[in-house]
Amino acid sequence: MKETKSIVWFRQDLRLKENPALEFAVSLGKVLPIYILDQENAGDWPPGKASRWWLHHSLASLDNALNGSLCTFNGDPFKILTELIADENINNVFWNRCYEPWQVSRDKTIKCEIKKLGLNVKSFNGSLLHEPWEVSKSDGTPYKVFTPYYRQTLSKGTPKKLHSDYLTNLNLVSNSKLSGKLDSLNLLSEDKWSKEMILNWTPGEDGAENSLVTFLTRGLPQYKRGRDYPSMEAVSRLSPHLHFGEVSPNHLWHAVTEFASHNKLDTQAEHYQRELAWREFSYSLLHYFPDLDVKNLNNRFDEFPWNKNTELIKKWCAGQTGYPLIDAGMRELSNTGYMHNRVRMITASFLVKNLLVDWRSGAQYFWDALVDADLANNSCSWQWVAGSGADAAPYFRIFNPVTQSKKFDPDAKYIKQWIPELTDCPNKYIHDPSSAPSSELQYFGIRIGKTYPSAIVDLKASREAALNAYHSLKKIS
DNA sequence: CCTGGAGTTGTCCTA
DNA sequence: TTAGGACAACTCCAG
Repeated sequence: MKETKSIVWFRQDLRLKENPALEFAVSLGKVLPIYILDQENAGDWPPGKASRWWLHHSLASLDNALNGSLCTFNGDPFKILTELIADENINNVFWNRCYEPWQVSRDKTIKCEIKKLGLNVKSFNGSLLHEPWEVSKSDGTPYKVFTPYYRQTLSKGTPKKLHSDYLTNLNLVSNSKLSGKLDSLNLLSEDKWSKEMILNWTPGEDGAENSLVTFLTRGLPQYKRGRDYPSMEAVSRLSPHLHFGEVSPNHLWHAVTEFASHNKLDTQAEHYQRELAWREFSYSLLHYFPDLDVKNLNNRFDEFPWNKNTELIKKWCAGQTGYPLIDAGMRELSNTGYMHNRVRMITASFLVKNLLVDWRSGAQYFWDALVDADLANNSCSWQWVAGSGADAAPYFRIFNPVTQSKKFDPDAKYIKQWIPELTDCPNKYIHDPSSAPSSELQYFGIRIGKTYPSAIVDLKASREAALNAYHSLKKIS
């Protein structure tokens, strides 16, 4: 019998373990592992700067795990796949599903066309606990409120466990003509930022597992309360690993459950699993509302009088708003490609509600700057903050960056980590230096407007303006 | 179809 | 000093 040769098309499943597409391919015979950088079909959402950095290193790690036999390409997947199929005598093509609308329609076409060539083509679920179309209300319409959505998924039983035992039988096609071309994707820029990024992160399957172990031992025991404090090591920092599929949500779900059961941490674990479920909820919403990335879920917001002042946006991006917690968050983001969850909410709320800037501008910047930039999560979360999204924050819920700062960064540890010019500022003034007496600050070498920016908006006045703007919205539909 | 209870993460004012 | 209610009204969802 002739040996079967399968292409495994890696996309957002950059791991060998618990990979359903790879598992199936291995069960049939030899595997040709490939990655295609597709910027032609990506429309408005090609990978941003931070994502490209992560992708490069994650691919390098995957290639290493495959003993250098990962074949990388840059271009249109259909063209590349059909050429490969012809040149390499391929019998099967397998992949794990992606869920961004442009990916869905691209993959649908490719699947159909390759089947026409007589090949066996199959896609698998390697990235979600539940397929988005498998969770809906009894009448078939999508959930728009998280808690009932979550209850429904829980009632479906624990997420299934994925397997890794097939890896002992992994039999790779080696093709030195096609492999070793990672650098030609040009994902990396040779700058100071790139070099410093590697100090913060270890992209790849092993790095993901290490992050998980760190989280279980140090973060999970204090997760419920600690996750609100940006200077604590309580959050998982697994989001980029999850986005690129270096670990599956199933693995995280079970690892957390198991660890919790041995350590009496069930409540903590439940709270983390709720966050995994929010990710699922976002994917579900993007599935049912594919233009969620650009269109308000609540169309009443279509008439919102957004502020078009680009100077304000620039200052927000640069971490120069004069509100230390906001600036610390934005600088953490630009330096590390990451921002603590609570600070994301506060910086986003500030942009949308104090500066009255369209949430889409914020989403665009986050997309470029975040290593975990994820279309479903990013779009849903920004709409949630803006008030236009599903189960959204009520419009009168406007974060006060100074109050939040005092509450969640009381000793200003996080602020001082990212804003060196305030290192010597006394705690009493550091949460809102613009309102401190300048003579006092001068004593500590701080001159507002010179060494640190003065506040770009008045909180009280901008809050009032936001409330008025929201009040002006009429009900449409 | 009707109905009642609920809805991730706040802030501010008042007594 | 602190706790509780107002903020505004909606839509969602399960029974």
